[in-house]
Amino acid sequence: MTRSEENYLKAIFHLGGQNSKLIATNAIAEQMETKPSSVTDMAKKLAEKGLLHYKRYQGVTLTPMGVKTALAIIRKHRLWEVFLVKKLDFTWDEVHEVAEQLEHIKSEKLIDKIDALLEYPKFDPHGDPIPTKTGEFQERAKQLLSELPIAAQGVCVGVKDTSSTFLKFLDKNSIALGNTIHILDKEDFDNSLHIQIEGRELQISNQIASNLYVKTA
Amino acid sequence: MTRSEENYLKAIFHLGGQNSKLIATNAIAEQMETKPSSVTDMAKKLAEKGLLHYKRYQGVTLTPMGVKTALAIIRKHRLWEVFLVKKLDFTWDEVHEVAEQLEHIKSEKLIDKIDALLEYPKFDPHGDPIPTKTGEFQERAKQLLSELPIAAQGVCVGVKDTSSTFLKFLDKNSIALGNTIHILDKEDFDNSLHIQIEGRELQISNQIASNLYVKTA
DNA sequence: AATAATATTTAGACAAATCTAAAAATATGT
DNA sequence: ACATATTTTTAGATTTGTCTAAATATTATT
Repeated sequence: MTRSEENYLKAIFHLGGQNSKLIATNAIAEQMETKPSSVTDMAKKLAEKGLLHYKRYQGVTLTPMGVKTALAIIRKHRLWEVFLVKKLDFTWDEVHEVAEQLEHIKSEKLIDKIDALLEYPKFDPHGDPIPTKTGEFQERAKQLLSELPIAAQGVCVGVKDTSSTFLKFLDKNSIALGNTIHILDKEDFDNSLHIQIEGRELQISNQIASNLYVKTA
Repeated sequence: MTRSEENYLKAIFHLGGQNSKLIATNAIAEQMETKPSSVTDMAKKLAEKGLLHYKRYQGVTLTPMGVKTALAIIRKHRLWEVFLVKKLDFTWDEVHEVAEQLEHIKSEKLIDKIDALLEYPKFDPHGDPIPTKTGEFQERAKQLLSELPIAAQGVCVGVKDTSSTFLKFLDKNSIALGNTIHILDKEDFDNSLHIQIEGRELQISNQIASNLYVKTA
């Protein structure tokens, strides 16, 4: 498996190619910031290798083997993200770029040891699930903070908007994954929220609240 | 810098290209397990980039910039080796292959954090020095265990033979880097040694002793 | 110093991954 | 349903890093 092949499989998986849904050439090209013609070339190659089904002019779906391979890469990516945050004090918004490189390191022993060192985490710093070695994972039931009623509480598990701007805002306000958030009050006028987080009290806009995922107990 | 370019610079450095000694095309080809014609191509490219001096039919030496770049890669390689051994319980003979991949990860912050996590080690698990960020490093004064007189003692700092067979022998006999070795007796007949190491006593052949580097106090 | 042996370079080819521009298929709008 | 717009594919070119085989330079031998 080349690095490029791995990146294509990952992108197709993220576009939903695991459930026999046909993924369009253009969608893949956009996701990967490349040209549709390049996608066509790679689709033929990956079909040849039995990693996906390719129908001319129709699109692409992953085979079971393609799904398995994609999950292995996603597993590595997310484990490295946890490592960077937990062991090397990277902030939330810095990990992605480095993990994009580290996910391609080929060593089963290495990733297993990293997994053990981190004590087998189930979720990455963005709240996304980490597949097991055998490819199992469970999506966390999550809802937007803005959807919770007054007096409810939830654990911060992820973001909808993953832009660097937003992640930096969260860092600046010390809102981190795993934090418990209590909703103290809601403002009818602009739907802004009065919350309690890690002992502190904070006022946040509806725009913030509708980009933060929480898991309710 | 592509991965291939980095590998060429590293190989040339290891062949002595840092001290304006001309390194032959064939030597590089052998070190890298590639063909001389490929080396010629790459030499032209790296000369173009100002990383080495290339004289047709003569050979190649690194420029100051080439040396700096090579040292940065060697620094990364050796820090990753320490990480694998100290933090992930890799054995001595397993680290090289993985470090060959990890050394190409591009993130200054990552390698600085790894350096800090390991508490700024000066030597890698093979006893080779780790260059600082600014490219400084000091070769350790070392001698072969077989050269020490009776009653002398030294700290195990490296190996001459780096074959997997030899490294596995050391693991099996729990002879590890950093261990202090006392020479209790020498056998005139075959120059085998009676040593004390980490509390245990051991009989080792001259062939073993002449492939183990120690640093005397 | 001429010849043989070795080392190095050149020229041309190839595979991987990409691109552009043109052609072909599919989808859309009225 | 027909013309138009969009999507996708094809064909051919490009870049990077490699190779083989032939040509050229250097080194060693007698």
